[in-house]
Amino acid sequence: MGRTSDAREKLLAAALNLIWSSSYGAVGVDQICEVAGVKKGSFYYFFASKSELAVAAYEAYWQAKLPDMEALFSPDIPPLQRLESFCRFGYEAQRQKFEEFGFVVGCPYANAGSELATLDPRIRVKTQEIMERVMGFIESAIHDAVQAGDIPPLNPKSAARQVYSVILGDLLRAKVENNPEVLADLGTTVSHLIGAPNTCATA
Amino acid sequence: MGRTSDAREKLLAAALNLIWSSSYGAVGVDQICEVAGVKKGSFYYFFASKSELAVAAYEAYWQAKLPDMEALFSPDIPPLQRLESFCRFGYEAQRQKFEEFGFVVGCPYANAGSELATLDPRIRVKTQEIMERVMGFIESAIHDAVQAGDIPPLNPKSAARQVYSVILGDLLRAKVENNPEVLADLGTTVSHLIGAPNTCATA
DNA sequence: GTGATTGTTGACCATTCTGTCAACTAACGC
DNA sequence: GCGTTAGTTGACAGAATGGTCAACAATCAC
Repeated sequence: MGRTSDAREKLLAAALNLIWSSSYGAVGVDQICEVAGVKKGSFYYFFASKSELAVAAYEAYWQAKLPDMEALFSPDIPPLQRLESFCRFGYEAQRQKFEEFGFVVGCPYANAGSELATLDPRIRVKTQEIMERVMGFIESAIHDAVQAGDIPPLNPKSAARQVYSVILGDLLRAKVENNPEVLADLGTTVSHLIGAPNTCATA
Repeated sequence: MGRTSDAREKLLAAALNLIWSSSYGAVGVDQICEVAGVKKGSFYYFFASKSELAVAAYEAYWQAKLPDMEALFSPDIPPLQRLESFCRFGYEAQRQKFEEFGFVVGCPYANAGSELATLDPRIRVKTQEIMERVMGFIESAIHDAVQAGDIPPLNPKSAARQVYSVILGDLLRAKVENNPEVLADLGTTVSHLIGAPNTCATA
């Protein structure tokens, strides 16, 4: 077998956190290595390039957060409550990051997509993949809500896209205003959007 | 008086276009100068830093597009039609850029905000300013629509924020999927969101 | 122990980055 | 013409960039 190491995992974690609170372009390989406590030579032993590290880091982060997502969107929870909880979860997460850094950092995948979609095909495709997974969860909740008669019948896929767009947009506005409170009633907005009870188009 | 020059304007235009289709971090001062046909010495005669140039470039671009915005949101046009036209305008713009570059480039302000909100306070505030102006236009249309009885009564400011979020989110999704068609029925989504006739929460 | 495998190290390279500066030049008022 | 103001130029600096490599060290199977 040979020598073992957790350098790879440390690099993935360091890269995700640094890039998330800053940007891909502004974070250097040296900086990632320093935070990870790994020498640059080792970096290029595990990853062929900074870009490849980023792709792996996003995938690893998704895998790490997957249990949370599955808990939030568990079929045991009423569908509309799943969406509400997901929104609240995002809100809380941004508030926490805001406390930590003094900045609303937004969504790591959205940040990457926005910065790199035209520059790095692999990163673009990876963020696309992950966003589709998120929309899949949203879609399942909407589907179940329709099935349960909680909301009027609508196309779950198309509705999920709209819901996700509102979430992404609100996250971006919160980041640009550097104010997590922008996200405070995201859940209500989402409920309106899909026509949840006595909230149809009344802001 | 002394010598005159259009170097400043050329730099503003070159910077905006380069950064828009790429990213702030990935575009160098040398590159901007080359496209503008201006030597670097002149760059730093007009601008103290790359960051300052970016701020000026976004403001200049907004000012240049302001007539379009005023035409789109003219009080002479029925309020709901203003929103519809604005969405269509954005869709067409992205399609055009897609033809030109092979990429959905998204919104220049949103790109800047997403990449730089945590890194460059001045750029963050400038994008915030401009986004507020956009929301002002949207708000006026919604206000007039309510006044005209076209849509149910709602808070125009809060509704405008939601509408803008959907637009930003859709633009980001289009960029990440590199598919301008994501924006094809943005107008319909927006109409739904504000409760326009016979479209309440039916996707 | 031996050998193969896996991972570590730090010096090194070429390039690119933002930003600087002193010398130069064009246009204007007078 | 003369002085002043406004703008241009190209060479330069210092740091940071992503990436390379050959020598070294730890671990395992046998």
